This record gives sequence, structure tokens and C-alpha cells, in this order.
Amino acid sequence: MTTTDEALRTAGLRATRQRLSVLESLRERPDAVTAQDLHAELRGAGEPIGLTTVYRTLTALAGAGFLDTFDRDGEQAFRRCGEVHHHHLVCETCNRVEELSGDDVERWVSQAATRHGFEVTGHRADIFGICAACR
Amino acid sequence: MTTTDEALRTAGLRATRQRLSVLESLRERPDAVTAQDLHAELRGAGEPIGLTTVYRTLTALAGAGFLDTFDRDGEQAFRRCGEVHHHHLVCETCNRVEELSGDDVERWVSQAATRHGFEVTGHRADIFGICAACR
DNA sequence: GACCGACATGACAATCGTTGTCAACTGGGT
DNA sequence: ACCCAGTTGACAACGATTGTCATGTCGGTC
Ligand SMILES: [Zn+2]
Ligand SMILES: [Zn+2]
Ligand SMILES: [Zn+2]
Ligand SMILES: [Zn+2]
Repeated sequence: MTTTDEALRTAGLRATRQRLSVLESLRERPDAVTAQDLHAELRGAGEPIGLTTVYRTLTALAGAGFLDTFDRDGEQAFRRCGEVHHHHLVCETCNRVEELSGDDVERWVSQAATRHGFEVTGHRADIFGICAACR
Repeated sequence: MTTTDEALRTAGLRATRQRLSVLESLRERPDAVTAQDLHAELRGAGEPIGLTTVYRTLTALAGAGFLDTFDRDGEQAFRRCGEVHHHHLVCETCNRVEELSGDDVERWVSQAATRHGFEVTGHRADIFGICAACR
């Protein structure tokens, strides 16, 4: 996994205090978090940062491929994920996310697309459930 | 596929003119559509209906399992889909959706969940691309 | 066919996540 | 230290969706 500094540099972003604190709080964090929640957490932890900045930082990092996004009832949640293609196993109780590989899924994708004459631009395969700790 | 009347009855909804026109316009329609767009279309076609009603009808039908929902840049799109479990091949240009089955995907789901000690509550596997007609 | 109560409608207001604005601030190269 | 393009954040604005509630209608009953 890339370091926080490298991530910012790669994304073409300056290493500001706010961005570093966002990346740091996302570091090794197992669950996906929304902009609003992360903002509240940072503020609560004494890290001064504006909500707009949190939104912009998360969006930029996700666009650069350092974060994956999840839809939590119409609200966007983010998680620091590996940069190689993968899928997700998401706990609906604690929002923990496990990264999965799936060669069989990749095969299914290209086969289905070919069969229907589609040119693939992307795909997504996520599993939702309750993790062991939450059960 | 269920008829429009049956769908409403099953969902515990009265067969009003508005609901029937929503279901009718979704009938055999290959693409997913948003509430706002469907509302505009119906109005344009001379079908008087309120935006709130369109939202409520689509939400109710989706909740009853007659429609599948898709996220189109944070906006919700709906499509009449078969009631047996399936996955999707979505054209990002015309929003056409093909329904897919995927036994290998189902296998992958239960295997991955078991391996991580998750109890599965659901899963989703969609492919995005450009359909033959749009290329 | 008229009647009636529960359900449905729709114009409007309100909510809420997210994005735009812009004056003040700052990272990092010279 | 200087400079300025990039960044911040309080605030306003936006847009999709949901709540409100007076009015309208479905569908079973008489
Ligand atoms: Zn991920
Ligand atoms: Zn994949
Ligand atoms: Zn479907
Ligand atoms: Zn499946």
C-alpha cells in the first residue's frame, strides 16, 4: 500500500495538514466512512478541518483510485483500499470491508459481455452480510 | 413476468390510473429510468401525474421486488426486472440493461463469505459497458 | 347507482447530502 | 524572505428526495 504522502503526490495534491489528517484517519481503517461522519470524528479528535475540505479530499482521493466508494442509503462512504482490482465483502452492521479477489468473477464478466456484444468499461461485485464480530 | 395489475395487487397497492401508467411505461422497457425523467416523459405524453406520486410508486414497487434500482451519479434509476435473482449488464450510454444469471458468481459469493466468516444478506454484481447499438 | 372509509394524490414546503463561491491563507519552490 | 498557484472554510446554493395535508378516488357495501 502507498504511504499517505505518496498518495497525495500521485494524486497531484499538496500535502496539507487537513489532507494528511484525513488520510491518516483512513489508514488501516477496516470500515467505510461517510464524509460527514469523518468530519465529525476529526473535529471531535481536535483536528480542525472544514466539511467542504473533507468532501473535496475524499472525492479527489477516490478519483485518483486511492479510495473506494460505497453507497450507504444514498450516502457515499469511502474506504482506503488496495490499488489492484478487487471486490468487497461488506458488513452491514459495522461497515467493515474485506477486500476480495475473484478470478471466476473476472471470467464471468468478460464472457457475459462478449455474449451480449458489450464493450466492458467496468464492473462491480460486492457481497453484503454480517461479519463474525457482529454476529 | 407478472402483469401490471398483479404486480400492484401483490404489492398491496390500489390500481390507480397513475400507478398503472407508471407500470405500463416501464413495461418491456429495456433501460433504467429516474423518477424525474419518467415524470417528465409521462407529463410530456399527456399523462397527468405528480412527481411525488412517481417517486412513491417507484419506491413501493422496488420495495416489493418488481423493480431493480441503479445508481446513476447519485441519482436513483429504476427498471422492471424479472423476479428471480439475476445480475446486470448496463450500457453507460443508453442505460439499457440486460439481465444475467451467474452460477459461478453465486458460488463465489458463498465461498468468499464462508472463508471470512460472514453471514450473507445479499450481493450485487453488475457489469458496465457500451452496448452494440451504442458503439 | 349512491355511499363511505381507507387509501392515494399532488402542490408545496422542508430536509439533507453535496457542490459552488470567494476572500483569506499556505505549501513549497525560487 | 518572497511569491503565487493551490487550498481552505464559512456560507450560500443546489438538487434529489421526502414530509405535509387538504382534496380526490378506489372498491367494497347496501
Ligand atoms: Zn475496496
Ligand atoms: Zn472484478
Ligand atoms: Zn434487474
Ligand atoms: Zn447473484
